[in-house]
Amino acid sequence: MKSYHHGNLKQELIDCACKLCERDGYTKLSIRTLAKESGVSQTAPYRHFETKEALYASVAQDGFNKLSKAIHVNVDKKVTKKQIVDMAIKYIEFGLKNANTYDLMFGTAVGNFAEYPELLESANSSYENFRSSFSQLANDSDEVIAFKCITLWSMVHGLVGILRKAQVVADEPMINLEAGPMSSAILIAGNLEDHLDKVISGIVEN
Amino acid sequence: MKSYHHGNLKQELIDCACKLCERDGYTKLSIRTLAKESGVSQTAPYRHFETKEALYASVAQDGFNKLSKAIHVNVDKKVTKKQIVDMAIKYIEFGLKNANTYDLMFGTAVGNFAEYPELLESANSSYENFRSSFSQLANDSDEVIAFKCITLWSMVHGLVGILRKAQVVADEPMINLEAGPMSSAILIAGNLEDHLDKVISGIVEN
DNA sequence: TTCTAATGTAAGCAGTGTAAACATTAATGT
DNA sequence: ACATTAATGTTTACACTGCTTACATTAGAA
Repeated sequence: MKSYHHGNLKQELIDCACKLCERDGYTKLSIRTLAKESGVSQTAPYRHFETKEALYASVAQDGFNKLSKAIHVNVDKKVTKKQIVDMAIKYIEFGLKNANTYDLMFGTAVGNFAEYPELLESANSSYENFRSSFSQLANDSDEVIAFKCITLWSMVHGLVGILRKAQVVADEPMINLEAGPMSSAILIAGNLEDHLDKVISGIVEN
Repeated sequence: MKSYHHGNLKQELIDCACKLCERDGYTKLSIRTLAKESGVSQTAPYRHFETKEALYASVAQDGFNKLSKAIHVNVDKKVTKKQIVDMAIKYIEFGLKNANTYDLMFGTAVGNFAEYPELLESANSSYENFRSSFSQLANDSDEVIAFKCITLWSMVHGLVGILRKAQVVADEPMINLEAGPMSSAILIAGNLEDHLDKVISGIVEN
């Protein structure tokens, strides 16, 4: 016996949307199927999300929260360079393992984060995690640290994009990748560690 | 007096699609409006593009060709580091000035480049331009060069993504940006040059 | 000149985002 | 305890989409 009111529809919609977006890509997601999945009429979701973009924003926000967790590092003691390298690797793994969600977070699906304050906060918080850890390594002004940090973050962010395409773009992949995204992430990580170490050293020391 | 056959429909569709994609983003593009724009029935485009994705592939290909031109460098003499830095800056400017097209090229709109051989070739050719110029700077094995090159390309690719979001993500933008994407590109370029120089040095010399 | 392949059209299907009007219920103020 | 209101659900409908199928026209090869 189910009641007229669902009780927890919003969260269920988000959870379901997260799964479907990651499985099929956000372009394949339709509000109607989402509603059907939750056993609710096709316009019910509009009581919780004004537009489809707003739903995307929630999924993206969830993605940033998961990213924050994935790259989290204990800050009891002073952060070591190895920890930063680990962070970078974790970041890249996250991007490759959750490719579709990652797209939602950094693509154009959500045009303007400022329209979704909660998303904005989660996104900034992810970056802030990265920045505050990184800042313990370098001995610079906040400005310089911000710039170095962006350089580093850009690199790992870019690596995610390039490595993903690399599996697809080239006949002979540019890096020796295995078939699936997960296995390749592991394979890459093995090679990446040295390189990230070098590049991070370069960024920190300059 | 217009004839039954258009004569040059395919190219006109591509040109028009390029404009509309860049202006409104590829998600806003519909085959029907595209057909209307070319004064042709709504199903005519399907004689030239099996699916919408195939049309996207053509737009993306055009994007890669334009990118190749944008970052092109004269190779009469040995390439200098400054030229590589310039390349990186040109790349970033391209990504910021043509944000929507860039999305089409590196996002998920075209799932598998291998299904569109011409796109694949243009994409690989863009990368190859980058790689062959870069390779003249370092004195390494092909393998090492490939890896360094990916590191550098990833960084500029990542910078494009991050800088674009930076305009949108932060209340206080992470970098001091002006309003429009073009002006910010110029502003960033001024600051970026030094940093790219350092980072590129770091990559080359390690 | 005839035949065929390329290229166009018309009509229609199944699916989409979302708006508007209405139904039910939970929460709230007296 | 009860009336009122706000939140949350449903029904119906509109304009639009990608794409299929069946048919029309025409350019170019045999």
